[in-house]
Amino acid sequence: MLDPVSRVRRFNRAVTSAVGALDNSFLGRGRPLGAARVLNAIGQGRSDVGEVRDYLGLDSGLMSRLLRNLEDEGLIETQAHEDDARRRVASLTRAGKREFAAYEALSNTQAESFLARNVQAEALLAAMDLVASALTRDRIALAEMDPRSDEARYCLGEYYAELGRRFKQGFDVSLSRDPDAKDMRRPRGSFIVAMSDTLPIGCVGLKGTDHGYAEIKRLWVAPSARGLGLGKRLMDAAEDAARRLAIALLRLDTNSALPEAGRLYRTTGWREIPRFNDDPYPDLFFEKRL
Amino acid sequence: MLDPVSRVRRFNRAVTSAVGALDNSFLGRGRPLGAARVLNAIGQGRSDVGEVRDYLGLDSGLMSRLLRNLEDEGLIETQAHEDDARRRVASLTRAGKREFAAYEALSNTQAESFLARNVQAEALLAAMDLVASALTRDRIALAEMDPRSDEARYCLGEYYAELGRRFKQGFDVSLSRDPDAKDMRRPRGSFIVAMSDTLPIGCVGLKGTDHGYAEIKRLWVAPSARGLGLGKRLMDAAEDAARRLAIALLRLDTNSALPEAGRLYRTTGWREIPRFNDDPYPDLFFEKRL
DNA sequence: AGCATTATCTGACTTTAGTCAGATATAAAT
DNA sequence: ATTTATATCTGACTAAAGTCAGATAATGCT
Repeated sequence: MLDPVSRVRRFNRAVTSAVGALDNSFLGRGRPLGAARVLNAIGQGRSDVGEVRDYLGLDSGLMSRLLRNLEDEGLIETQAHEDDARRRVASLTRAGKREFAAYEALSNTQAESFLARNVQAEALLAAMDLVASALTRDRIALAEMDPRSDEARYCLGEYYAELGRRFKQGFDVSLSRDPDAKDMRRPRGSFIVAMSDTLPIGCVGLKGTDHGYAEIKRLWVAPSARGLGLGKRLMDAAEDAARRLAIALLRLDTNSALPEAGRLYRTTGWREIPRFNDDPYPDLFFEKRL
Repeated sequence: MLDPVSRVRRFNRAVTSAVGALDNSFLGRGRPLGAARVLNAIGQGRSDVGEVRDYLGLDSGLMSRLLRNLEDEGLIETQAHEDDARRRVASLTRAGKREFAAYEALSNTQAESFLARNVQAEALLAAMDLVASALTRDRIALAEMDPRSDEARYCLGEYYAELGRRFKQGFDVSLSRDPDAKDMRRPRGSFIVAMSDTLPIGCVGLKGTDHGYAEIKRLWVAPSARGLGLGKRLMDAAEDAARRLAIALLRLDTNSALPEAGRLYRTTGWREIPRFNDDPYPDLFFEKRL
C-alpha cells in the first residue's frame, strides 16, 4: 500500500477524477469537448491548424470538421498561411474572443476555488510545480530570450533570492558585477530560458567580453525542476550558442556554497583556474575551451 | 505567469495530458475504455454493481450493457446479492482475473517507468502524496478499524517516527504507556483510520479505561494531509464513538512540542487539567465532558 | 515541366458514450 | 395484502469521437 508504485498510482487515480471534473465543466457552454478544446488551443495562441492538430492529437479529418463547426458558430476565421498556402491559420473572431474569455474565466474560477479550499496553499503550490515539471520534463523547451523579458527577469529574481538564502553573508546584486543586458544579447552573447508550458523554470546567460573569452552567468534551475538534468541542458545550449557566435573560450565564476553547480562543471569538461575577476561573491573559477 | 492561479492551471494542463496518455495505454488491450474501467473497478474489489456504477458515474443502462459485454467476453460473472436479490454482484472469472492482472501490470509498469525517469524520487513522491490528498479531500473516509490491522499499524509506525523527530529526547514506544490493542476495540474503545483512496493518512484511538473516563490516544495526520481539517474530523469521530459507547468523560495527554495538537484541543472544547498519569513524554493534559 | 510530397478537406463510414422511457423482479412500508 | 420504492435490464434513440480512402491545391525537387 505504501511502496512508491502504489503512491504513484494513487496520485494517478486522484488526478484522473479531478481532470474528469475539469473536462465536464467545459461542457457547460453547450459545445462538445472536442470543439471547446480546439477553441481554447487557438485562443492560447496556437494558430497554425497543424500545430493544434498535433497538440490535441486529432485526426486531420476530425480536426477539419471541428474547425468548420467553430467557423459556422462564428467563433473563428481561417486563412491561408502567408508563406505556404497549403497550411491554414486560424484566429478568433470578436465573438470567439468572448467565448474564449468565458472558458478562461471558468478555468480561473476553478483554480481559485481549489486554492481557497486549501489553506496551506504555498506548500501545495510548490508540490504542484514539482509534479508538473516532472510530468512535462520531455516538453521543457529552451528558448533564447531577451535578458530584459519578463521571463528572464523572473528567473534572475529567483536566482538572486536563492543566492541570498545560500550565501552566509546574503547576496546584494549591486555589489556583484551585474552583467549588462546588452552583453547577453546577440551578437555579443545570449540569454536562454527553459520554459515548462508557460512557466520559466531555468536560465543561463552567455556574456560577451572584450578579453578573448565569454562568460557563463546566471545559471539557475527552479527548485521544482531539479533532478531533471536541466542544468546540463542549459549549459549545453549556452555552449552551442557560443559556438554559433564563434566564441572559442568560456569562463565562469561560482561559489562553493553551490555544490551542485561545481559538480556539474567538473563533470562536463570545465577546468578550475585561478581567480580572474574581483567580484566579492565567487570563490571558484572555471574555464572551458570549445 | 506566476500567480497561484497560473500555477494551478499549469499543473492542470500537465496532468491532463498525462492522464490522457494513461487512458490511451488502456486502449491497447482491444477493449473500449468504459469496459476496461468496469473490469478494473470489479478487480479492485468493487463487486456490487451499484457501487461500480456510482464510482464510475455511469447511467444504469450503460452500466448494464458494459457488464453484459464483459460477461460475453467471459471475463466476469454476475449473481444476485445474497441479502437482496434485486442487487447484482459481479466477480471476475479466471480469464477475467488474468485480464485484470494484465491491466495492473500495465499500470505498474507505467508508474515504475515514471519513477525511473525521476531521480529525486522521494521529494517527488511526497509532493504527489500532498497533491493527491488535496485533490481527494472530499473523499477522505474515516473507518473504524482494528488497531492491529495493517492500516492502523502503518499509522502508528509513522506517528512514533514523527514523535521521535519532534521530541528533543527522541521517542521510545516501550517507555510510553503503549495502549493495549484490546482497549481500543469495542466495546472498550475504538480505533479510527482516515483513508484517502487506499492510503491511510491519519488515525486516532479511543482507549477505554477502568477509571470512569476514556482516553484519546495516537492522534496523527500524515504530513501530506495537513491543512485539510483532518485532525478535527478525526477528533469528532472519536467523540462520536465515545458517545455511542456511552462514555461521558474524555481525557488525553500531549506534549508542547506538538503545538498544532494543543491548538486543536483548546479550540474544540477541551480544558487543561493537572497531570493524571506518570508517562514520561506528555507535559500537557486535557479533559472534555461529552 | 513533371512528379512526388505535403496540408487540408470531404464523404462515408464505425464505434463509443450517453440518454430515456418503460419492463421486470424484489424488497420495504403501510 | 397491497402499494410504493428500489435495482437492474432492455429497447430505441442521439451525439460525439474517431477512422479511412480519396479529392484538391500548393509546394518542393529534379
